[in-house]
Amino acid sequence: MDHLPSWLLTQTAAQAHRLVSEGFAKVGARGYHYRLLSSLIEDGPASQAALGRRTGIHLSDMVAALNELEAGGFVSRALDPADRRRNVITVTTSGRQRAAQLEHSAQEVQEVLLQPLDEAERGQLSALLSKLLDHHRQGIPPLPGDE
Amino acid sequence: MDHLPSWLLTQTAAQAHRLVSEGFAKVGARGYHYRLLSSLIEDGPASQAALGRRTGIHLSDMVAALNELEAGGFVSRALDPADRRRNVITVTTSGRQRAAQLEHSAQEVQEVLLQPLDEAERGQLSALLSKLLDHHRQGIPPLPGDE
DNA sequence: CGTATGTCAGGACAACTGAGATAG
DNA sequence: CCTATCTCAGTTCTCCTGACATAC
Repeated sequence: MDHLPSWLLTQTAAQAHRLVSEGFAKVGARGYHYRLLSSLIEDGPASQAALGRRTGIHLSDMVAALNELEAGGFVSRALDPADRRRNVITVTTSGRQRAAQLEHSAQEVQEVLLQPLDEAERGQLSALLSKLLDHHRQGIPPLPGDE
Repeated sequence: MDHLPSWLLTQTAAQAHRLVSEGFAKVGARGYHYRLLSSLIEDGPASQAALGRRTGIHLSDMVAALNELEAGGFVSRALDPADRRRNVITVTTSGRQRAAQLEHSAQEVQEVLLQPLDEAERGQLSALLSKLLDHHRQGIPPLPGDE
């Protein structure tokens, strides 16, 4: 059982998830918040559907996550005048501070997580995981009108 | 965000988990069943508490998982005459067949999961993950009377 | 018309917490 | 008495399905 790569992956990820969640929980946040704020800062405002495609978060989970971020004053929802189905989500100044806080928390965790690996090994790990991830999330090409 | 190792880990693990779960779901099983049957076959009969330490499954989840396995006739529960608090869990013949079935399903998935990696890379990945896992699950040394 | 968007209700899985009853 | 074992109820997080109203 210890030999199955899928087992090693999910178990190590469980440890990582626990560490990250604990860090976020200290400041009342969770993973979705970090993902959404990061995406909004890196790639700009977007509709909820577009955000879902960028972050891999389902639309049905998006609503609650954005409600939480909006309640904290970290993002704002505004009706898109060009397409009245859409909510345009924008980060607030407070949201950028929040993102920096979560980024810091996440970075601290990386060090704890990767402690037994040296620099070369860390690079190897990231490269291998990226290769797997790129391969498996194909089939969801970005749609026109999103980015 | 794509640069955080914890992110790469949890996302890749989510893909792996999805693939494995789909395979198991086809035959009406889930991950806990595979873990428990494998542990019982590799390391022999054990109490529920000892099984929990071996597999990392919480005692509170153990009950339901073993109920499911027992309902399928894959394991048997027997009171330990030497310590009447304990249930000794044993694999049945049918349980060994079940384990073989799940093992086969899991092996198929590994190939799909690791497809983009060559043999050397697969070895690297397993080695790196094992190193991380060993490091992070220290602090739970096996107790006497378990083995 | 069909499709995209946002919302809501809910399930599955794994990991976890806490409380209680019983036996060592 | 204290601890270990088993059971049960319930929570969190992420991922996912289905349904619905609305707007394009």
